[in-house]
Amino acid sequence: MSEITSRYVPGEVEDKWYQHWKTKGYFHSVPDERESYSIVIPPPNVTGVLHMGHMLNNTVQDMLARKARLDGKNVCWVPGTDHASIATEAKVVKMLREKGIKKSDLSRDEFMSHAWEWKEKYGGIILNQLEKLGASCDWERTAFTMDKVRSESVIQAFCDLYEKGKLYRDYRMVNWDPEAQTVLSNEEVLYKEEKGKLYHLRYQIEGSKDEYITIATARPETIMGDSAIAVHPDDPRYLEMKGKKAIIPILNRSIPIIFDNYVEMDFGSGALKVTPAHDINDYEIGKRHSLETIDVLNANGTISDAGQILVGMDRFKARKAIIPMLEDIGHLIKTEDYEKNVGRSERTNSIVEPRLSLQWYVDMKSLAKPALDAVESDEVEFFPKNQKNLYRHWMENIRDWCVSRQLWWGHRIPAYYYKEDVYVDVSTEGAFAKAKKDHPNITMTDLKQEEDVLDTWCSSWLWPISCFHGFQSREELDYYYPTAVLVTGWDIIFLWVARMIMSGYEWEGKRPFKDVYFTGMVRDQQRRKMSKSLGNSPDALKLISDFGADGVRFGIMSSSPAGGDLLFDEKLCEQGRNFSNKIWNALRLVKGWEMADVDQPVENKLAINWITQKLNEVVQSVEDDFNQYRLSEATMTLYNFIWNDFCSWYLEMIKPPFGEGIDKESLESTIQLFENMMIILHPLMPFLTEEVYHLLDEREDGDDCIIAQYPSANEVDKDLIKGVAGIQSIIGKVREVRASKGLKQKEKLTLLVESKEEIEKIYSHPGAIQLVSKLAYLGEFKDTTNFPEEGVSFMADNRKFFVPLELEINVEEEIEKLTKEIKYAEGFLQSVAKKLSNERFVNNAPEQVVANEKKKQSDGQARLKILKESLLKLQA
RNA sequence: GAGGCAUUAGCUCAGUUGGUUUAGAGCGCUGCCUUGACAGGGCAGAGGUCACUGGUUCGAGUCCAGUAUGCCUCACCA
Repeated sequence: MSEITSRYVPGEVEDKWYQHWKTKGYFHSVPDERESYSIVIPPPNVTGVLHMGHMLNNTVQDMLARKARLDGKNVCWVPGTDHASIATEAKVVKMLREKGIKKSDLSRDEFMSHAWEWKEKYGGIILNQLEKLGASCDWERTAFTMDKVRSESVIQAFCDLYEKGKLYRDYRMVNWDPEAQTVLSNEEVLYKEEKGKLYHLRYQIEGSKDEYITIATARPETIMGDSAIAVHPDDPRYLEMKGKKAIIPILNRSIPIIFDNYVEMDFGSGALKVTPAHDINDYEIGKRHSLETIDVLNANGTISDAGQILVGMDRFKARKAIIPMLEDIGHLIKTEDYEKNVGRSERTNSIVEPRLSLQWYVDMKSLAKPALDAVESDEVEFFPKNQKNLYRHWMENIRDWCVSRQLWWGHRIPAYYYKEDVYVDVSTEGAFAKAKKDHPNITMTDLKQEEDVLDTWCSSWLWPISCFHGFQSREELDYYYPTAVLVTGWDIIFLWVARMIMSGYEWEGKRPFKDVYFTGMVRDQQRRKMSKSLGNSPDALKLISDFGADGVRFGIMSSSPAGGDLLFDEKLCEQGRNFSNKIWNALRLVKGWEMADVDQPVENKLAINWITQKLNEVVQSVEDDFNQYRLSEATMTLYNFIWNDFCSWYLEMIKPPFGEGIDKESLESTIQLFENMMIILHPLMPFLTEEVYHLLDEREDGDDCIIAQYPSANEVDKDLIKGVAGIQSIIGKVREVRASKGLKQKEKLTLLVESKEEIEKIYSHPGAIQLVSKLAYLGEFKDTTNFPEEGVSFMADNRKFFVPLELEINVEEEIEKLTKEIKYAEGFLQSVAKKLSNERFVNNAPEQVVANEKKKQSDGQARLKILKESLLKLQA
């Protein structure tokens, strides 16, 4: 035993086994005759580093993958990263700026080579970090959304959609990120209430001396873009304004006063300045009234030449600057505080600007139907179920997807323009050939390829197909597709779960995965989302080095039901570490036993039978939990079984007396059990279990826990389990007597039971008496009709027991205890009697239920009788 | 504004088609325990009228309606 340390030290163990698994190729999959179990990783950002959310997400995937592997399936977990257009481009631009290089000074190709350089250097750190967590990904298949296979897929998909008429180009109001200088989809804009101001400005009525109309605006810097003032047609205040015009202050340009139902009379002044180029609603009004659209902002958020004043100034500086100007000429009436819902770019956090521009769109309505049906019918099953509501709501109100992004880092849209014509093709040559048909005289240089790239999600939504080269060949796809499960956060249900399902039906006519497991958000103790800015996110790698990967995995899984938030606390990891240590020490104990040439004690036989049944029970329940993705329950089931049943009960049951050896059969059974226990725990705690598995026994090359055979769920002998539960309750009661009377373990007690018949009930499991005697530290255990005067009685398993004691008994205390128990028993009986005295219950309830109530009654009565007798005796 | 989800022990959560001894777990808490696998431990204990009000039912933590509180999604008013 001396060679095994008293504490489990995870560090070396983890590196050692991870390397071993990799070397042995256990993570690598090739199609064969076995059933496939494939998972594609939700690709993390190349710019990312491992955080709590990844740890949760990937621990779940690894647990599922390892379980499936143990079940004998051909597991293929494909890792990878996505290129994250906006985030990465922003990082690269920043890096270049620090080196004194401006993006605008670079050609597209030059920029791309810098970006690739950056990606090679920093991208993929996160994948290495996943190894520390124990992720059993098939690293030979590592994919990247911009590698050759994935790029081809994206381009092909684009062309295919175009051919099918599901793609179009349109001039629309979009969400513009002035910092990244690109369009954002609705899903990439985050809204939050922010403090702002509402400015009341007066516009003079044209042709009048001192007649004004006052509007309220949050964006005075856009007055240069005004093309009308709108009021509600029923607003009595403004009826006489019909046909009149107002003059924009400072600019002195006149604009019409129009009437539109959109305006709310009781907001602000009831008059709205209409700036069609800078507000989605104003744009709609502008269309209805054929107003001029004056774009007063540049792409970078500064005032454009069209603004005439403050040209070149940033939009927020301009807002500050224009206020005194308006004030000076007396046109600022008042300023009020105002809570405004402000949209910010998810990536750059800059305030999103509504902007009119020409973009590419996917017609989502044509794609949505099969994807909605699939989830409604559970062909794609959601865990937890309630996410279906969210999904349905979005799908039924779906909007077209703007897929173009004004960036360079990404897949350049394969659209080529010649004058007014558009040619879409996977290759420049193909597009040229198409163009040539219409315009026989054009040359290659006349054809201009679209400058924009595709939204990153255009890659992600193809992931389950593209990871298996589905756009290139069927070979692997037919084997691995559909994948088994997608594990992801509910926050990106629209960004990619929905779209993956759409693409699955669009190109494969089949679901991309059978199940979707939604993880919750990782939050801190105050339920705040973990974020960099709050600084409440623990360092993932430090956690692993502090508690071991297994400890962290345990901590994450033990408190994380599907869809439920994980309120993270280091204590959870500590619990995991302690659990590792507990198992470790159980190993030390078992390995410390010397085999002795003795017969197997009868209680050992009972103990082994019992723990075997308990294991059966656990295997069944864990199986069930996995099927329903109740992973945190599986975690707790394993924890309780190993800690309580195995360590606290079983090992104590069969532990040989100090200094003595153990019989061969018991030792071998125990090792066998221990081994099975490690296998079922392996998906949760892979490193520790592999280490223990190898320390338990000499293993041949290739006999590893990771690929061992998962124990089958045998039938459970419930009677035996119930019998031993009875034994345990007797032991518990004796311990309670000891604890309450301050008796030490060394003092052997005598335990009496009233009748022979009853003791025989206990005997009905051979070894029962011995077990009680051993674990309750009894000197004697016998039946008698004659209880001595001095001692304590208790009820266990509906029988009366008595521990004779020489010491002074606090009679009052005992009476109080008994009275309490009697009161409970009476209350219990009353509730049962109430049911049984109800005719309708007896007549209507199933026989089984009534019979059970009757048994409850007779048991309760028997118990009450004994308790009352004991009380009488004490009071005598 | 539209819709959804939740409310069970101090905290975080189970409680599967209504019935299995008047509710379970983990953590935390309290008491006792130092030579023996483990103090990163052992044994025992306390702690809940299942948010509230009605209803359906022989029977409700579980089903229905309403109320309150909290959370979320979508859409949004300058």
